Amino acid sequence: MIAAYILNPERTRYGLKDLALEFLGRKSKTYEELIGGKNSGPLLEIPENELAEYATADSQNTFDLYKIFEKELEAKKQTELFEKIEMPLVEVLADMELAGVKIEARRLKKISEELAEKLKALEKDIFCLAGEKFNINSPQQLGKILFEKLKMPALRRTKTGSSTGADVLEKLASEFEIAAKILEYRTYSKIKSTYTDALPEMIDPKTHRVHTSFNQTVAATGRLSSSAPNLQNIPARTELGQKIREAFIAEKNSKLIAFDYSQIELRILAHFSEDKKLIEAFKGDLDIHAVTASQIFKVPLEAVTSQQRRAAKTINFGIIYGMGALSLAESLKISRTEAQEYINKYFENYHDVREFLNSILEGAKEKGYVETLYGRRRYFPEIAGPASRFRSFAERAAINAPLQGTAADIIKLAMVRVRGQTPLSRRTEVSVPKMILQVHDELVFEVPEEEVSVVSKSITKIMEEIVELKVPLKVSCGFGNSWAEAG
DNA sequence: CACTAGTGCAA
DNA sequence: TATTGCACTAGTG
Repeated sequence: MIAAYILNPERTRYGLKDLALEFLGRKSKTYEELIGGKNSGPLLEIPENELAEYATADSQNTFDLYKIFEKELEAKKQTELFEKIEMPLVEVLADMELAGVKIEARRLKKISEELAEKLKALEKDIFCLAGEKFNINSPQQLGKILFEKLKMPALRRTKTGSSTGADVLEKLASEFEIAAKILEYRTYSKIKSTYTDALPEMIDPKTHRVHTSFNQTVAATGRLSSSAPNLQNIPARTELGQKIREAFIAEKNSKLIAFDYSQIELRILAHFSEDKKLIEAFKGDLDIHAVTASQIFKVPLEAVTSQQRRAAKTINFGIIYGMGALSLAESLKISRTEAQEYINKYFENYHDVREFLNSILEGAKEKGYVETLYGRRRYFPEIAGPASRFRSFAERAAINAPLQGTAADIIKLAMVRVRGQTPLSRRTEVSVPKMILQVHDELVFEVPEEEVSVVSKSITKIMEEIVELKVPLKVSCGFGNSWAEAG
């Protein structure tokens, strides 16, 4: 499974099982029927006389695949990634899933009740402004009210009608009270349905904790993903979000410690591009967004305003995503011309970044793939094709993949290193800090409170020294009784 | 029940 | 026409 993922991390075009079959040269039916396709239930439901057959087929197929993948991995220089990162990570993830995270259900339920009241009041206001009752959660019904009945201007279309997305409603909010109310309604409704209502339901009655799945073979860039429940998208930015995170707590006499790679993708950009100015900024441990702002706006570092810094921050992130002038203009609420000027100034200053991005695209067109620091590949067959829409999309993803993917490589390696090479049999003899969550550039641990200081130092060191780049890696950490305090 | 569309949360 | 994910609700078949 993991070898198949490394050899072809695209999830959108075809499933891993089909890919495995392709390598195996067997018909889908045989494999699906024997080791379980869509209709495969729990092992116990398989008739006893067939169990041996299933087990044999599964083992045989796995072994056959291994022999094929071994050569394939070697040919594509993926052996180190496979053996040093992804395979050892399997156990780390298993431990994390089994450990789970403690959640204070009562706290979430209380928030839920408060939200229910706010929603009720907002619903009343919205119906009053609309002049009728309807389902606010239905974009279709809402669109009819806003854009047909109330004749508000439709600013964006979807496949099926007029968009009621937050970006549209924000533009209408100052003129139309109902738009502002709906935005507020959506915020609360989202938090209530996805977090305060759903999470308490997911608490395992046996462990009294929530056990997510960390999916290792899903993301095309090499990142992990999390599901059932997704613990990688717990609110963080708003005050209400912090309240949700206050419900993620440590056991009695323990604390949560959160370790966060600071600006890891921009540091990787600095490393790959070897841009002198970017490297200097990170070597000096400067505020990278402020530095970028001072360069773009040609003001001294100390004179950068918060607005300028915010704009520079958007540009810095935009670069990582291959953003164009139009979307920069949109998110900064400035003209396209002005946005283009910012981008031009950015590249005038970070000259080597432009060269690097161009070289990524050249390489992708020539070889058909891009690579991370550890050689993880992502293929872009459409990048040399004629369809400009697909090509542009591929170009942006090709710029992003080495940066996002290298960050994934690095944190995965750090996770393996933290876990150490302890054999399973010695697991209970050795004190290993309990890793409970990974959120792309962040690791969360639960440790006895007397160990907080020691563990903070040792894990920060491991994470910062896991690889030596042309710029230092910086890790910030915090601890507390809840994820809100630690983060 | 399976699936899609729209929407919105995270890094 | 800014990357990568997952989940919720509505709506369709």
